[in-house]
Amino acid sequence: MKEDNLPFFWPKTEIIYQKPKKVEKPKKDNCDLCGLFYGCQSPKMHYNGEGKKKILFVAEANGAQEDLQNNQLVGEAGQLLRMHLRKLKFELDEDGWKDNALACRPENNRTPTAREIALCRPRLMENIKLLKPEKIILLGKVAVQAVLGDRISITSIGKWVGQQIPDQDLQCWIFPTYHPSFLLRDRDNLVLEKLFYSHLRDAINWDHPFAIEYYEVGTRRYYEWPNEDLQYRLNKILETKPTIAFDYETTGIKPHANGHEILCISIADYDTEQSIVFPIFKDENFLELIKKILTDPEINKVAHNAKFEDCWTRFILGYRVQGWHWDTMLAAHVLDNREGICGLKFQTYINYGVIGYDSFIKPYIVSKSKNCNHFNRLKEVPLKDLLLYCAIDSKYTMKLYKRQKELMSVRLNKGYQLLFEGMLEFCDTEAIGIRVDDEYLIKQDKHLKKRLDRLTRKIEASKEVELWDKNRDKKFNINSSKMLQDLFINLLDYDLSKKTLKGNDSTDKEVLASLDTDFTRLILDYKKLFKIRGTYLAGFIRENIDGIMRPNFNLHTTRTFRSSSNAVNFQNIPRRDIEAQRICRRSIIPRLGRFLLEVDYSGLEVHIAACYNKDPVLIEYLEDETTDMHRDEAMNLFLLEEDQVTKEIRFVAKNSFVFAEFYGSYFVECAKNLWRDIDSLKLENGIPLKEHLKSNHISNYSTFEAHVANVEDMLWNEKYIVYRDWKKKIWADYQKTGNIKTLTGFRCGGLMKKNDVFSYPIQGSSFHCLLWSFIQLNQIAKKESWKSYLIGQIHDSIIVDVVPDEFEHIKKTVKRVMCEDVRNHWNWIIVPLSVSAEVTKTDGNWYDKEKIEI
DNA sequence: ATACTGGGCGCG
DNA sequence: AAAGCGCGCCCAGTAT
Repeated sequence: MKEDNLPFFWPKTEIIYQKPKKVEKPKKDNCDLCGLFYGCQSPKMHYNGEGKKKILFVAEANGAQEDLQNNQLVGEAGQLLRMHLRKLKFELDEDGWKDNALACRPENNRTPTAREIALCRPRLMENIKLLKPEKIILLGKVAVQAVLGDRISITSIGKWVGQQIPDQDLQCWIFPTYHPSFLLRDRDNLVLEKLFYSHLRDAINWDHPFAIEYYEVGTRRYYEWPNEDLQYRLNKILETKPTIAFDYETTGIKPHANGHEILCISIADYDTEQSIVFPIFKDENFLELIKKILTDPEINKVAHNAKFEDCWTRFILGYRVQGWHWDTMLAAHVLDNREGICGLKFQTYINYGVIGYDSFIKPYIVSKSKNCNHFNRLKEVPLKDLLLYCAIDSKYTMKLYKRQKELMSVRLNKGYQLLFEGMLEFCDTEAIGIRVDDEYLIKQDKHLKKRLDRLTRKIEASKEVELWDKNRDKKFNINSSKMLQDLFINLLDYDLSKKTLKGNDSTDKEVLASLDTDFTRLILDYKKLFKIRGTYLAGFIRENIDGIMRPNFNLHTTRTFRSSSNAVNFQNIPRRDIEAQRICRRSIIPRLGRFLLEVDYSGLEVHIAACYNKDPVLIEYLEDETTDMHRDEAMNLFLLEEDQVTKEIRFVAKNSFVFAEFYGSYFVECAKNLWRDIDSLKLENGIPLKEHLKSNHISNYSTFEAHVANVEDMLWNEKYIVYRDWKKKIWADYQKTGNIKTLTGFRCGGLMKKNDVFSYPIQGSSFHCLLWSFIQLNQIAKKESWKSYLIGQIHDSIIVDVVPDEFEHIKKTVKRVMCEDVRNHWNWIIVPLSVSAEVTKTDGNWYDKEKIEI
């Protein structure tokens, strides 16, 4: 009997968790390599504290006070920490130990570099080994990097804080939280303080026993077929119909290109949480058995990202999975909407302390190309390793599933179920894909290359670049914003009006447009075409296979519980710029003999906002079709009579004032944008809008800004008072509870700014109206065997590839579902919803389209 | 080579 | 005091 075929309860007494540990002995020269100890008063500080309660605190590095007193956490931040700990009857120096990521103080308290952290890590690890703490509390990102950074990449602290991790390598519990100095920088942030305190409290009071993960025990690997034991186990599944978690290893991300394969399958058992794993044997009987399992609706299936397994089953095995039951990735997202937490590796680490079991796979998963259709190198992995890896994945998927079922409240489960159903319908959408005109794409790509070359030559011949060449060594690169910055500020002596997020001078579209020279116009032209070619055309060409591209539609990525789309992103194809729209959207075409239909909800977010705030003025606007909230604000802003408000003027008022204000902007920002937007606008009678304002005593920007301030004041303090009070209330709620709950069953947590708190629920719930409708329509389409396809979704719109015969029926159904059924389903929708529609010509393209009545 | 950040820009 | 939200993807530049 080969070792791998031992019965899975075979008494393996050894601890099987034996991922080879890097033994990092502190090298003598690490301190010399770092050199920080030269520059401080208390170099190479020893850990301190009595550690009576066996808790080790790891902070970043010593500050001025610490360096002076040769003791950790004695400065202002340390005092804040002590204050909170005292509330928990915990004395830092007596009950805990203290250490830092760095033993020496960096000059001026600057943030330690990754290199310094790495050099000092062996020292810290040595201390952990020596002290054998039961718990480690990590204060801030640098501490997390120091303790976890060599095993997992730490990009932000946000997703780590508040986790309670039974770290298997260190054999102790790890509790990351913020650094107290982060609280000092934002003293009025009540939520931050509450979170910090609750993290400390939970860590100090934590009394769960530390469970060792023996993740290889019981894993059953099969290398050959036929195999009696495997046959027996698969048949047992068919007989007893348990809930299973399954996982594939495959040759790539998308299965559609020729030659892709599913390499192996693992199936985890509900009761034992153990896995069986085996390659896809090329044998009829085997394949039949697998098919029976995967298509049995009574066998509940769990997966981490079910969309992936569903997609590969369709395309490689040729049938549909029946009995989808749970998606641990979606559930992880619903339970915690912070960014980047729902991957299986992260979940496995924070829940079970197991980390790095994918390390020997990683080099083989790397694909040189961004193309999702390309092949990875998993076929080169020794089968033994690949099978083990696959088995561990499904095992932890099962464990996660069971834990999530316990954590999921009734309320959150409603939200989860919506996403789960949506995900299942998106499986169809992604399988169908979107038809593109590949020939056109290649032609346009060449054409754009020529245009870009011409523009490049013109730009290079300009006096501006001549000046650059005289003063700088490096060749001028139009795509380098740093070089543009340098050119404009240092060589051309311009004063750029706008700063980037990090406080540098911005050279974005708005700034360049305001400079308005021949040179900046060329640059803008170039940038636009470059984007069209590099992002859109290139993406469509790269991702399409035989004229079909299959964007992903995801429900696990966003803070707001909206969807996202990638590979390629179907949700940001140019529309506002007419030339960009034409070039890009001409490539998107219906199937033969069909046309595209796009149905949008009209002003959905405003309607959903009204459902939240129940502002009577807003509701009245939305109920009474003879009124128009944007027109009224245009009248206020530009001192116009009702019949003087043109479509363009209304558009500007809507986008640069009403929406901006609703999302939390304020009059200065609005006034600036409005002043820019109305520059070329005229009244019906040809009088420029700015002339009209002038004759009403608004002759320059500063009087206009003061006027907008007045209109803003009226907007919030006279008109939408209830809306204003709702904003106050929801902010107060968030400060009290640390999260906000949406009408569609979701909970948004984590650190949020004021404006986040208002917009997340509105944005999310708006999309959920669309998602609910999408689910119904796709289910109806399947039930009624439509030949037309739902091919995509853009937040508040649905795109259908329509067979002309079915058009009338589809129109009626879509309108009924989107406007009526959804209101019957959710009685919190207290305002009427309406839709508008556009169609392309039969065998036309997504650029040539016209509005229709629906 | 690879990973990450910053700036920029497309959409709702 | 702070002042619009949410995404994904492109390139340049830097660190490792």
